[in-house]
Amino acid sequence: MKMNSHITRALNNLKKSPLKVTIQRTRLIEILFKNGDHHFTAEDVHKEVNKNKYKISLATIYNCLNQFTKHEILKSVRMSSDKVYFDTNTEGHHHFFCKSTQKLCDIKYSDVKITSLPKMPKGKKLKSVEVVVNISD
Amino acid sequence: MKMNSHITRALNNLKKSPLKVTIQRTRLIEILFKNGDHHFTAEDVHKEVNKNKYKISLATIYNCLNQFTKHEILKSVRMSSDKVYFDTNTEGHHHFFCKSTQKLCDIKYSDVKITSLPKMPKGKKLKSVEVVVNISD
DNA sequence: TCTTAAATTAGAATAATTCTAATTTACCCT
DNA sequence: AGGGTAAATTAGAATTATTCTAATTTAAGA
Repeated sequence: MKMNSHITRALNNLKKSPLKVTIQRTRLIEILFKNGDHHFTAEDVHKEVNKNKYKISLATIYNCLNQFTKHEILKSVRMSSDKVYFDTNTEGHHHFFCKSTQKLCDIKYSDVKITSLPKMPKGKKLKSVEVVVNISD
Repeated sequence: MKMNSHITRALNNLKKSPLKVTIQRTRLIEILFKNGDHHFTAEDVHKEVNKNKYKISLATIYNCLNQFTKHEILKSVRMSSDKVYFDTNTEGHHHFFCKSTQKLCDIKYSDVKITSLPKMPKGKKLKSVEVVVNISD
């Protein structure tokens, strides 16, 4: 397994965290960080890991990814997923989302001003911009 | 069932759409648009509907909400849900999300400038602001 | 080395949603 | 108005992503 700075940094973060350094965690970090920044689901990781001869169970992958996220070795984004909220307001608008109450609340487009956006990846067209302002009690 | 302008407008949208006007769809619109309670999940609607004596099956509620969304009688937001993408980039950042490929791509914080936000609902603290730029081929 | 809390695991459980296939219904066409 | 047909409804099964359970194993400090 070829080392690189992303891997060593992540392994270091693991050592500094209160998490135990197990072979599963070490191998996961080696795989996840071996080629720069990228995004993946737990299922993606499970497929990738189990191409190799040392298998890691799906439950462990979930546990590790969640622990890594809690200890800031990874970040997680929830998106395009399965829990859907419907909204009788069909105007374009943004949302407050309260983590404590799990409730949504509308923000009018005109209440948010975005004055710069990056250029689109080539060949892609802009569809919409969604702003979620996460709040809590 | 008391009428109001939201209900009549939504019923009108239903009539103008290619969707058939069934009693289930009519009743759903009457319930969804009768008050300012704007966000709900399919399960919320199912509970609300089946307090009454005319039941509507959960499958129909899902079908109708999805059809309504497709025909712009409702809007839907996917959020705080169950499909999680992990990211080896632990810096704060925003995302491109490509609807065609279902792939994520990072946007640096510094590439997005937000110059105004609404004031927080009272008693709530700002946690974070997430911008998703939806794109497609 | 011993101890023990933490980690791993297979498989069951859960939750949100979609699919299936049988039945019923809306509404266009005479 | 009646008939045909594509669309809609339904119960229940299937699917998907994830978490839980409970038994076993392991890391790492005393």
